[in-house]
Amino acid sequence: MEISFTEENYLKAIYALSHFYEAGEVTTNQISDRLKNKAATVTDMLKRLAEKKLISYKRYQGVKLTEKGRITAIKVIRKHRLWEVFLVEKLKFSWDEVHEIAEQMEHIRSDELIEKLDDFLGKPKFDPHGDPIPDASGKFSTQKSFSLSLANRKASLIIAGVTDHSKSFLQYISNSGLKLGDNLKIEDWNDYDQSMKIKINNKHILFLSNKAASNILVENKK
Amino acid sequence: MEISFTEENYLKAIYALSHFYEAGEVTTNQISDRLKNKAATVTDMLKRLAEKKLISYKRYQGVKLTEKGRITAIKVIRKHRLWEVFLVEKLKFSWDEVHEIAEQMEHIRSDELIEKLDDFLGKPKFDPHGDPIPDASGKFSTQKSFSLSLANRKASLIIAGVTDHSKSFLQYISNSGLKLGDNLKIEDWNDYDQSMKIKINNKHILFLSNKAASNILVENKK
DNA sequence: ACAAATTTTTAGACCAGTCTAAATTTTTAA
DNA sequence: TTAAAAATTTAGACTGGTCTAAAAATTTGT
Ligand SMILES: [Mn+2]
Ligand SMILES: [Mn+2]
Ligand SMILES: [Mn+2]
Ligand SMILES: [Mn+2]
Repeated sequence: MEISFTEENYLKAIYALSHFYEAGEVTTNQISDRLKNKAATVTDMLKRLAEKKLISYKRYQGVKLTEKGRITAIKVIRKHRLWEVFLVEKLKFSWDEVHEIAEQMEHIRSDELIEKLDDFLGKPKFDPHGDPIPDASGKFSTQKSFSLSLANRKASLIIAGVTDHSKSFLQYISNSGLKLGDNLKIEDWNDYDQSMKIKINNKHILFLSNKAASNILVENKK
Repeated sequence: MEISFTEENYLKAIYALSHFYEAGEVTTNQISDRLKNKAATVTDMLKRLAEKKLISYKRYQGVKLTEKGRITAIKVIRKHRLWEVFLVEKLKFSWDEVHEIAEQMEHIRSDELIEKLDDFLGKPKFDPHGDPIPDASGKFSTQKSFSLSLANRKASLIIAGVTDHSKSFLQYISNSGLKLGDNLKIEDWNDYDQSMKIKINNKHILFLSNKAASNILVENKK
């Protein structure tokens, strides 16, 4: 039973939404917002996905991925993130340019391709944005990262990823001289607006708003 | 104006057919045979392509690519062949496994991607089957190769490509120990069935039917 | 030259994926 | 507890791409 590009995109959206809002069930409007389709269109597609046993769906009650749907979604995510690594590591794209291209490449169908790509890239565990890449069996390496905005004052940290993938945020981060793996020390903290002053790699000083900090993932320096 | 995957496949088919049959005009049935669609389906599509000024089309008279159509077709071919090089050179696929995957990858839309890929691969001039790769401006490097079946007796040649891309032919060639760039000397020639005995790299001896030889491209050793 | 064969187009249908407008169900909150 | 608001589904329509069956145009062979 063939799964179309469009269906793959719905499964990926449902997967992401079901993790974003901790609750298990994802609503029609959430999907409609995310994919920028009308709610009526989403309802149609949900019926088709349920027909194919990729989701469980009861009228007006929201949806959940079945095991089959989950596996399919994770495979698409694996492909997306591996292609992003390829684009950045091998083709020298910057991290703000790769998402749109990976949106296309994630739909290429060939199990052999994706395993050979994984080998070629050295079986990376994280993509250029710090997102974990599921292995061939669908397992994610557990991230022990958390938001910089929740870190202890004066903490010494390592930049592990970002949660906002927009071009403007990614460019702002690069232009500020920040990249994954950098050391980061919180030097000062403003109680009024939760902005902070950080020191990067013991060299540069940078001021971050709470909004920016909330989209930076860090882990404790071990 | 967006050109769909399907439209790209039609343009590529028309391009190939117009070169295969020297005549300029390509017929509905030729396209229908090649793409394994019904003639009625092809007629529909021809109207759409004509609407978009990608082909010129007069009822019952066959079709020709416009300049715009030609450029589009060549770009798809460029992408197809570059991805084939990637799959063989970087991911270590064998030359009989890459065509189907490249059929999918050729439709990825990103000019920057294709130019970065070209750089990454070292701007190759030929794909794994010896087919020339058009450059970014659409120019093919001229091949001075010809069919082994038309070579002079006792000639000393270099294997430059193949014209049959089927898995079975490609595997037969590899299994026989032949690959692009190998030296080849015609040792013996059978007038009855045009079969030949060749020596490869001054080492192995191989018998080739006329059918096999006709699908091997060679160039003169310089 | 013209009837038969072949090629091509037209007509009408279907599916996937989308939309708008209207109907229905669920949720909210007075 | 019930009316209003919000969310969701249904109904009906459209496009791109495909098909089969039938009609029309072209080509072929005697
Ligand atoms: Mn996608
Ligand atoms: Mn990513
Ligand atoms: Mn194609
Ligand atoms: Mn090729």
